[in-house]
Amino acid sequence: MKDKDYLYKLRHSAEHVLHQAVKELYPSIHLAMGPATDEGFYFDFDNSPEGKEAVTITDADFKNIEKRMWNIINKNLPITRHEISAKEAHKLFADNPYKQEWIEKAEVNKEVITIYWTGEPNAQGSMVDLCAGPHVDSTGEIKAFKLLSIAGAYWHGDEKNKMLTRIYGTAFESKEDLDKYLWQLEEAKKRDHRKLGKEMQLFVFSDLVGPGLPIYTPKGALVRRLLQEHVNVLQKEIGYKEVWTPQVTKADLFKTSGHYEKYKDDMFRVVSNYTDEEYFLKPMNCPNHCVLYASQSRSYRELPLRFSDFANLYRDEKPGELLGLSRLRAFSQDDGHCFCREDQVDEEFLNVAQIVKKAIEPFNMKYWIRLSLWDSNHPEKYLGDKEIWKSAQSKLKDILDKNNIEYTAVEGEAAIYGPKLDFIAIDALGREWQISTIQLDLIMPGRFGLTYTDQEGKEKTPLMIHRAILGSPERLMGLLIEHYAGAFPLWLAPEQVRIIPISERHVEAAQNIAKSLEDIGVRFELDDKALSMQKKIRNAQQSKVNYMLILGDVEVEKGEVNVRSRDGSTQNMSISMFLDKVKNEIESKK
RNA sequence: GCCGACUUAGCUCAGUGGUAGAGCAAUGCUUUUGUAAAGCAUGGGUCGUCGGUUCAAGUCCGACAGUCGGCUCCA
Repeated sequence: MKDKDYLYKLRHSAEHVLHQAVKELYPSIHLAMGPATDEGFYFDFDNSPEGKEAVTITDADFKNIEKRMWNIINKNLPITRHEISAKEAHKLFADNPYKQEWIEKAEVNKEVITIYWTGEPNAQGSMVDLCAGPHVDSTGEIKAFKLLSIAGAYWHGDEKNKMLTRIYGTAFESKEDLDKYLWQLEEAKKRDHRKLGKEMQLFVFSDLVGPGLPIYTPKGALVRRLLQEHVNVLQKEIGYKEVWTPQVTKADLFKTSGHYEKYKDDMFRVVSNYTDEEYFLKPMNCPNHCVLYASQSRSYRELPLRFSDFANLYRDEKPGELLGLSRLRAFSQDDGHCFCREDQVDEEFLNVAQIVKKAIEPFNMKYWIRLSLWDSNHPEKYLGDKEIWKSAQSKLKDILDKNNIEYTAVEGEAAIYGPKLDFIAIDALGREWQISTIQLDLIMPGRFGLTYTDQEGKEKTPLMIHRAILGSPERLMGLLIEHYAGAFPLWLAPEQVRIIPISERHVEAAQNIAKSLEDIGVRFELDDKALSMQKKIRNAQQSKVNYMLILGDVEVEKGEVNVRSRDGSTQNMSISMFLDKVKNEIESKK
């Protein structure tokens, strides 16, 4: 087993083989750049260089490109590193504007310019690229690779630049490793919440309603509500009181908060028949909560003042940014805001962090904490005074250090109004999702002129903490569908139990059991359709119901039920025993 | 929004210019069943929308909408 660096080199070399093959097949294109990544490699090229006819490459061409790549690999060409001067480099890549740009940058930074030859330098069938390396020694070391997808990508990732074509692929040391990776991709696809959500009848999208605007079925609405309640119970413990705020507000509100200037184009504008005044659907709750705070004069004794709000939010996301339940135009948050004195910030942060921990626990997901700081090279991107930012950031660090909370500080991830703590959850497939966030706001209370009277009778500006415990219930539902592959734990399952009478003469007993389940609030369905028992079991299994209660002559006679779990195991027990078992399991949220 | 692909029955999909198909689901009848699919029958589609080419369009061309893979963005 070779190390991770070797795999990286291998992928980097595979990427060189890819662009050699593409250049051989389509000589008119310009090669831009391409790195190895944690998953494989990609490579960007300009398929419509100025003055040349555009070529179209689609995934249907992958077979042909892969064939050409194998050709290059089978020749086992040596890959060699050479240092050259900037002048030589300019000459060597004279026709390629993208390479010229790299060379100029290297010149400015006084970097050594290196090139890699695949094959003997300057020989027929060889390829040269401007590249920092490193690479494996020869193309023959690439034993397994596959091209995966094709997409557009902006040069330097900037949407003002030209759109290039990007080919994604991956390479491994062996065919077995590659197959394993491809299998994992398939698994992830099977868990896709858009597919499962439809199959499990949790939500639907409609052309008539619009993109990013889901309709939740009774089952989906139930899961959404259960997640809200899960959070609500916990946040009440730390003093958050639920409020309700309007979905539409005047533009003035967002002008005051500062959102208008930055997010005007990402908000839904509402037209009124009776006034020319601008209105917007609200994209966040904080300005409303500031207004609520300002509705009375506040004493230092009242603080901290904590509001929570599950209100619907609307954001006019660009069509291409929408993604199942992960990115919506209509969604909600388990949002909350705390107005407090400076000496209360530590405790408030810690309280919320505690609740976040408790809220994530039942999902069996690991997570890490990101301290999101401003971009110290570009402090002008953020609102407010530099000194206040610096002291706020070190204050957050202090809180974490003092309480031995592990975190990773990341620059440039702060909100425009202040630094924050983000909780990044890791799902069953090892993928990371930002869910919770606790943010310190240095700006908004001042903009709304919020004050409180302190002990000496002086007016002071409170601090504001924005927080979301699990983020958005809708987004979380999508995440959890994938995390559990649709098989929800009992407390979250829309259908916890299905009762399956074997034949018609067992239906009456089934109805009695149904009544007992109803009495203790278990969510069940009774399948009294005239189908074979095997078929009913199959249907229930596919609906991922947690427990099936199968009733035949034996059970009815003994007053028992046959309990079939989702994993296929079965066990006979008395009805009251089953009720206890289910009650305990729901309460423990296991 | 940008680059590319896709859109046929409730779902999954076949159909390469000549009268729209399958499986599952649904409905009806028969069967009354022991741990993942009983049998037979029936209904269901202006082939995403609009326009064009053609004697003839699900099929070819264009526009628009939506979905998917990415890019950009995410208060």
